[in-house]
Amino acid sequence: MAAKESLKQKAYHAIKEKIITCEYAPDAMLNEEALREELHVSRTPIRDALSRLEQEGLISILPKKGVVVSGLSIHDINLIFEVRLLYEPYALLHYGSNMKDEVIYKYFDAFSTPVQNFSKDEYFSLDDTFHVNIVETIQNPYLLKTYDWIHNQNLRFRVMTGQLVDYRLEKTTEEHLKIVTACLKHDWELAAKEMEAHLLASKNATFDLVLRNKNTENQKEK
Amino acid sequence: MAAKESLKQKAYHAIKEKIITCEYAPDAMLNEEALREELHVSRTPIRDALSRLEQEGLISILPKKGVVVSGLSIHDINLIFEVRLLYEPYALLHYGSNMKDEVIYKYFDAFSTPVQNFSKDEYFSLDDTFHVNIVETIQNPYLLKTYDWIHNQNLRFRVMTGQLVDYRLEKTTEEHLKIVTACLKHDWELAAKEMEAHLLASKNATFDLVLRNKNTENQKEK
DNA sequence: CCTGTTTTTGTTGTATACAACAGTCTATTT
DNA sequence: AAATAGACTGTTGTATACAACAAAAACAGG
Repeated sequence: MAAKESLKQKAYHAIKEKIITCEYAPDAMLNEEALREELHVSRTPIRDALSRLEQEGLISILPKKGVVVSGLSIHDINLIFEVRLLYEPYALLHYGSNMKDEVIYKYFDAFSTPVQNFSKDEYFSLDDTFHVNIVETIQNPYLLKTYDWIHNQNLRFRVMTGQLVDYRLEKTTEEHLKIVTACLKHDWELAAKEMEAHLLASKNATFDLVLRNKNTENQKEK
Repeated sequence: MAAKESLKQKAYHAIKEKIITCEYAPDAMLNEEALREELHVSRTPIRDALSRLEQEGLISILPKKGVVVSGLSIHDINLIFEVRLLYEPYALLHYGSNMKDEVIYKYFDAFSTPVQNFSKDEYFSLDDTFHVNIVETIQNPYLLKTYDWIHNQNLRFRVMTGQLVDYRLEKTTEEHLKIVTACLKHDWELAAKEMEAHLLASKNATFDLVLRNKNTENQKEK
């Protein structure tokens, strides 16, 4: 499968992966030459990949200066959650009925299990696929593309902050369970409402985490 | 200003313009060589531009085969208006208060004038900037980027169909006036509701136009 | 020591040559 | 005449050389 990928696709996925995992940290400078050596391809596929990543907002290309990985600021949290708050309740309200009951049951079971039964990675990916599954019911490629971008940005925030702490796992599970329960009843208005509440709580928690993170960074500098 | 544009930006804007005006028609095949000669630049800026246009959904690049301008189907109308129906009422509801009263007055005056006083181009651009102004109050770059895409697609539909007919101009003006009146009262809920009604009507009209267009095409073939 | 200028270095922008591949057409064989 | 193999054509993918520019560094003059 990966063998049939063109070099520009390989370069795109490789660089994107490293940005999302923060191996290339926010505000870090990249340059084509270094990437070229790292990936063992010529500049052309690298440039294709960078141009695409710039479109997606993960990097900025500064002509004649270099490439910089997009920073993550408090303001970005607002932007990300504005999109999520707009899309995710909308998906439940209008397309919730497209979800298969078996899928809903799967999540009901998962969120009924004590969080201790999951490794941190498992729990993150469970959380992730839950929200993605809901949004993907929309099927509109324009909306899904936007969601994919902010999803990537959200992952970067997680790597930067949440990786460390197992903060709010119980609360998150409770809120997810409320959403799933509403879905089981096919009460999509309630599900959308619960989703909104969950996202608002999650947004505040992200704010807290980022601020706390900033503080510890400042302490390190002293 | 245009002098400082890089060649890849010039190529991007030039090709995009020609796609939107349907000089490069939907489903038409392009190729880098022809574009290269037409714009008098080398393949590199062309490729940059094409890659970006592909991201925006205006073209598809088929490896080793060619470049095809994205088609416009009935289904695309649904996709476009789904985004508009989600964003435009949202903008009024949450950010209407960001609009300056003088701007609202400007549109009030414009939509109070008989449509006969405008040329068709003037009226189209008035309609356009009205909706764009409303959506731009959102300020969220993720949402604005998505809107820009569907806006371009919408323009293509207009060129294909509406260019010919002055259909629904009075109705459109009436509906716009209702929206603007609600804005003047700072009743954003009402404004959002009127916008929703306007978009639904506009969507149906677009369907009609496209279907009518299809029929006349079929007649021509006979 | 400071300041203004020149040179150098590093970066992306652009042009172009070649490779790889898909599809078509032709010639050859049966 | 039909079928098949093979060359041919046209397309994008990839590599690389050179140009243009901006910023930093070195240097000379005061």
